[in-house]
Amino acid sequence: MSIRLYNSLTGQKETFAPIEPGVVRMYSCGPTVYNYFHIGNARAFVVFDIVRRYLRYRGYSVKFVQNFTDVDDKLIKRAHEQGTTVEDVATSYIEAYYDDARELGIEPADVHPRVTETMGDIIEFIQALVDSGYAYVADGDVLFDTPKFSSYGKLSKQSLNDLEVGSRVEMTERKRHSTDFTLWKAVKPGEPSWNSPWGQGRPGWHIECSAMIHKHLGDHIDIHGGGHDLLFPHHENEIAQSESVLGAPLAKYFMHNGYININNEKMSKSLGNSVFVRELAQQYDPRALRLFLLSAHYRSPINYSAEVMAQMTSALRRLDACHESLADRLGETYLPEGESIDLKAWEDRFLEAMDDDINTGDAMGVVFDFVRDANVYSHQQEISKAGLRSWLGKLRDWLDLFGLAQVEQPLLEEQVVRLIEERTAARKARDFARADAIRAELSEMGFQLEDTPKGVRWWRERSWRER
RNA sequence: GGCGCCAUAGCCAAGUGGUAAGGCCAGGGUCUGCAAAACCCUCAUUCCCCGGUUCGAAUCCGGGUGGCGCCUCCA
Repeated sequence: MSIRLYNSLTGQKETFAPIEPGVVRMYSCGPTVYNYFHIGNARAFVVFDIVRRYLRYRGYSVKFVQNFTDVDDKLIKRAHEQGTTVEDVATSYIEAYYDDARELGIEPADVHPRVTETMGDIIEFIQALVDSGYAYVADGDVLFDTPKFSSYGKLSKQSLNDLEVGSRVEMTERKRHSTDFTLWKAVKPGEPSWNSPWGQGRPGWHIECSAMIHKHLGDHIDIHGGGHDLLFPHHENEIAQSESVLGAPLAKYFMHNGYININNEKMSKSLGNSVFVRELAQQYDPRALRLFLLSAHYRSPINYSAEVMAQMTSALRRLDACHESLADRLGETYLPEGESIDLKAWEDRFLEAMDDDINTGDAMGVVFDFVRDANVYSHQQEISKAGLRSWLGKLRDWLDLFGLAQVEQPLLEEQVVRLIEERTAARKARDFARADAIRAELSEMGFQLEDTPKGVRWWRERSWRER
């Protein structure tokens, strides 16, 4: 069995074969750190986090790089608004990125380069483009000369002419061609700038990715990812920059995740309907968002709504409950050691789903089928420790892969512990009115209780991390 | 104008030629002090519409209809 991935470059699913056997080099476009990230950003991060985890799960050694764009117009604007520096804005939102990403189970990349740390490489890259005649200098700006790159448009499958006709970009006097794009921007008053052979200025948006990939991953990488909206012009321009000067194809596979809508509307600043991961974690377990993002295929557009989040919260609880039941029974003292159970057929089904272009929706179907059988097993009388370990181990493997494993719960507040104890005592005394009143009170506080033969079990719907 | 995507139950969603996975919700049952959880049963003769190909189509082809994305900063 081998992994098949949909390649935006060819518009087809292709058998995945990395350039160097066993090793995968991948890059995905990270956030511009001028704000907290919203659930649309989260989708891209989660999708490529899963791609990376799955490749590792399948035995590849993966080097993954994701950038932080820490200088650009939006950051400059933000810094002015807040009366602070671009650097401070960037630093604080990078910190926020790591916090929110951790909540969502997104692992840090192997390298998270910042534009400001890559300036020398960016300037060298631009210089190479100028030297080889693919870029031209105009009044302190440096622009990429798109017609010079003969395969321009190969990713978006647009001809230069089509792009020209449909272009809504105003032709500026500096541009020779409307599709030409900026590699280096001459400084304007009040903006951060760096010294370069073309004067003070800062890099254009696209060049950072080309330079970072070249610096951290080499001339030809395996997978390049990002949101579908980055396909054009961003990735198209990266291809032009990198391939014109380096020769080698930038990436063997381009992967693009679909968009996310909010209540069937596009999420946008003008509609004011952006949902930030930070806010959402107040209301739901962040893993419910992750589950939502994995419930559909990564290329499909998905719609966020309170209803769907409620569904995901229930589904997540089902996964957790299964895990808890298995773990609880494993803790029983008098179970026989027994023999392990062969679950290869389950693993095969799971791999088959995931191998098919990371079909997480299909794979979740397998997981829930598995959960049903695991529940049946864990509720039987005649079970063994080894058997429980088999089911539990497999479930853990999958939940870890999906980044949905339950995070360790911090100790309960004293007040909650007391209430739970009080309720247990009331139940023992058969004062059920009192017991039910306490249960309702705890429910108000966000704690759901379940009475099991082995005592009370509780869980929370919301994230309990202090913010 | 160019390039591209989507349409499966109340909601979400997998399924690209062999007779509709899974989750949520809902109803019935077992269990429970009651709940919850768990399990069992029920819940699309049908996949936007119309043609066509085929022994056979949700799946392929043609034509509609409806929705969406990119071509401008954007995940």
